[in-house]
Parts: sequence; structure tokens; C-alpha cells
Amino acid sequence: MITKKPKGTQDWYGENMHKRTVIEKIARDLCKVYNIKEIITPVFEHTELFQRGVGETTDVVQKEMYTFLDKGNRSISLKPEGTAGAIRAYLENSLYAESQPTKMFYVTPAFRYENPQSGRLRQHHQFGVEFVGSKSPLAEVELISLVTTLIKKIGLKDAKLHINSIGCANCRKTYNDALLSYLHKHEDKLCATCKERMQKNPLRVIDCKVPDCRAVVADAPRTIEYLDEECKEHFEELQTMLGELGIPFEIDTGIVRGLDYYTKTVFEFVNKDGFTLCGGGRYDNLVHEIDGKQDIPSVGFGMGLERIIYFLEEEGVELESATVPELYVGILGKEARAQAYKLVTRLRMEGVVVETDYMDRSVKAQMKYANKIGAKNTVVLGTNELEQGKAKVKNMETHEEVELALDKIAEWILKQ
RNA sequence: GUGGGUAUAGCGCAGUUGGUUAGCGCGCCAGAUUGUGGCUCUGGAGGUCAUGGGUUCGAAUCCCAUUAUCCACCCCA
Repeated sequence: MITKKPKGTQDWYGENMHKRTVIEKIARDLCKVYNIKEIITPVFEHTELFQRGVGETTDVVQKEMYTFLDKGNRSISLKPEGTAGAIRAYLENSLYAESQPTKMFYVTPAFRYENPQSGRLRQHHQFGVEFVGSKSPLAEVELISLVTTLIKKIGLKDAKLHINSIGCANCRKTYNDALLSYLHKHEDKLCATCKERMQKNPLRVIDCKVPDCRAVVADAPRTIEYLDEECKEHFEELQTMLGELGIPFEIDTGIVRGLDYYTKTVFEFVNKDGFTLCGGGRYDNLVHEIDGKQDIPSVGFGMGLERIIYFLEEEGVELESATVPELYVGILGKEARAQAYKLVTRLRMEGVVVETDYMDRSVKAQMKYANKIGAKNTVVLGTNELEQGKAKVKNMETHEEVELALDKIAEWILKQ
């Protein structure tokens, strides 16, 4: 048991770790040119933050949070998503007092107690961006543009953008009435959970997957039919801009999203199986929900790193491969060991990726090893080479050998 | 929370109607004349057959339970 990881968790190492590193690097580089700064917030927060922020009625809060009492009897929860913590930090540190907007990105673990399956874990990792302070649809456009570019740079082809508008609190009121009166007419055909949803959050019925419910939902009123003037204009402007930027999208009136804080725009990037790679939207009420005073409009998204990797594998996309040693320094005999290692250190200081022998292997075995780890060049150092101050560096691919002074090796390797 | 599949070496898998000492491929280590890789050949290490119980003269194999894991629903990244 003690050598077993907890259900739904994953160890990051080897190939997978490398993929994650590459993906994060691409994301970070992209954030740099978008001038989005990194933020790291705690892995746990006061439970109340998520209850208020993410929403009391959501599944995430109701049944999926890792909640516990700490030794001071405080209710603490592991973060189930990244937005609430980032916004809390924004408020607590008065970032609103600086010139707005505030653009922040994060890479964070997120914890949800669910039954794991493909692309679903109890601890997963999200790359996310929060764009706080702008009510303009350009904020949505910026994030969508960023994600589109990111997906392209990573090499994914299948991800499609779906957008929808669920309106603001104002439109929601009229809409909920319309939806409820429609649903009541067909209540007998709905599943048990949907009947419950009708009480708590009727909007959720829209994305129920039960066939009978879908049939009912097919003709149900949609949020975009009930938008007020402002929300309608906002959604139209967004579409116009996306069109002008040549970013393809599809309106999917079924997108509702399971976190309560969304208003107006919601969007997703999904693959052909409807698997979500990235989910986000506008949350104009979240700040008020958390701090109780200010109204600061915001947009954000979260993107699952594990899902990106899953998508990459599904599509057979190859990322740039991990670095391999540029030089393997073989050591011949204990007499040569210290001096050889001294050279290894010097080469490394000069920036060469060097590997050497720590296993007291024979030269033959060392060469095999060098080959196996993909070393590009090899050199064997024995007392002869060290005394003469020169050695033969061999290119493992072309088999060519060049005799070089020991202090010229780095220069030679680096200009290869 | 609900439903289904799987569990044999580091990885991928065989293992007959229950029958001696559980195999194969890959990987790992070593060797094939002295200080040089890839190919080939030879040898080696590595397994309480997930765990616990039951049936039987005898269980990797049949039965039950537990655990783990995968997949689907729900929900989400």
C-alpha cells in the first residue's frame, strides 16, 4: 500500500514529464508576449471561498471537494479549480488599485474527488488565465486568441471553439422563468437528477446527457434567445471580432458550464468526441460574490494539462524531443577517474550537456550505454589522453573521429 | 454515487478439460581474447501468479470476498 499512489493521482516522470515541460514552456512563452504575469496561490483555501465563488449548488463544491478541518478547526479545501484563489489573491492584495486591467496566468494542481477514467483524475493540473477588470468583449477575444495560438503551437488540430452566452443575472431571471415553464410541461419525461436541477439550477438541465432529457431539451428555450440588450450586443461584438480575426467558432447553445460564476460569454475548446480541452468564460459577478463590495468584470479559462497530453496522444502529435547528452565522457581506469571528471565539470560549465560513467563499467559497456542514452559524441579518457592533453572525439552517428586538445572539446561540440 | 472489464517478471503478454521445477518477447546485467556503441550469438538476474479465504489428493487455472486499476454514466479540465 505504501508504494501505491492514491487513486486518481499520477506521478510525473520520463516522457510524460517531458511533454508537460514542453507544454508549459510554450504556454509561458505565449503569456510573455501577451504580457500576462504569473501568479501562484495556495493549494488550499478556506472552504467558504469555493462555496461562494464556485457556487453552492455545483457538483464540484457539493460532492467533489477535498474538505477537512485543520488543527485550528478551520474548514479548509484543496482547490478544485484555479479561478477562485486567483481572484481572492487579486482582492486581498488590492491589485485593483494598480492600473487596470490585471492579467495573470497560473499553472496549478486542482483536486476533485471523482471516479477517475480517461482524461479525469483526482489531482489534475491546469494552465489558466484570468483577465480581470475589462468588460469589453476584447478581453474574451484576447483569451480565445491566446488559446487558439497555444493549441496551434502545441500542434493540436482537432480542437474546435464553441461559444455561447448565458447572459447576466438580469437576463437569467426572464430566462429561468421561460425555461421552467417549459420544463414543467415535460417534467414527466425528465430524469430524477434533472427534476432536482429544476429546483436548484434549471440551467443545468440544458446539458443533461440522458437521451430522454436531451429530447426535451432540444426544443427548450435557449439563453441566447433571452439576452437583454447589453448582453446581446456584447455577444454580437464578440462574434464580429472573432470573425474579423479569422478565428473559427461555432455557437453551441448547449454550453452552460458547471461553475456558477459564469455570466455572458462561455466557451470551450472540444475535440470531435466532445471532450473538453479548455473551458472558460466571463464572470462579472465573481469579484462581488467574494468581496461583497466591488463589481469588477473578468474573463478566464482553465486548460487541463493532462487533457492536452491526452489529445496529443490521440492525434499522434510529436513534441520536440528531450535533450540528449552532447558528449559522453568514458573513463578508463581508476587512475584517470578524478582528472576525467574534472574535465566533465569544465565542459558542463562551458555549457555542454555531458554524461559520464558512475558504474565502473568497462569501456565497451560504457560505449553501449552512451549509445543507449543517445549521446551525440563520445570520448574516452585514460591516462594516455590525460598525459598528452588530447583525445579522440567520436561522432556516434557518422562514426567520424576527430583528435582534439582537451581544452578545445567544448568549443568543437558547441559549434556542431 | 451507479454500471462493466481486467489483475501472471520493470513493460507487453502466453499459460490446454485444475496435474510436477510458471513461460515468451522487449528491457536490464555480463561475455564473444587485452582501451570503443548500434547487428548477431551465448549466458545471467528478476515472480509470495493482486490480497485473504474456500473447493480439491493437487489451484495461476474453479468459487466467494477485499483491494487496485481501466472504461462508461454523472460532472468537469
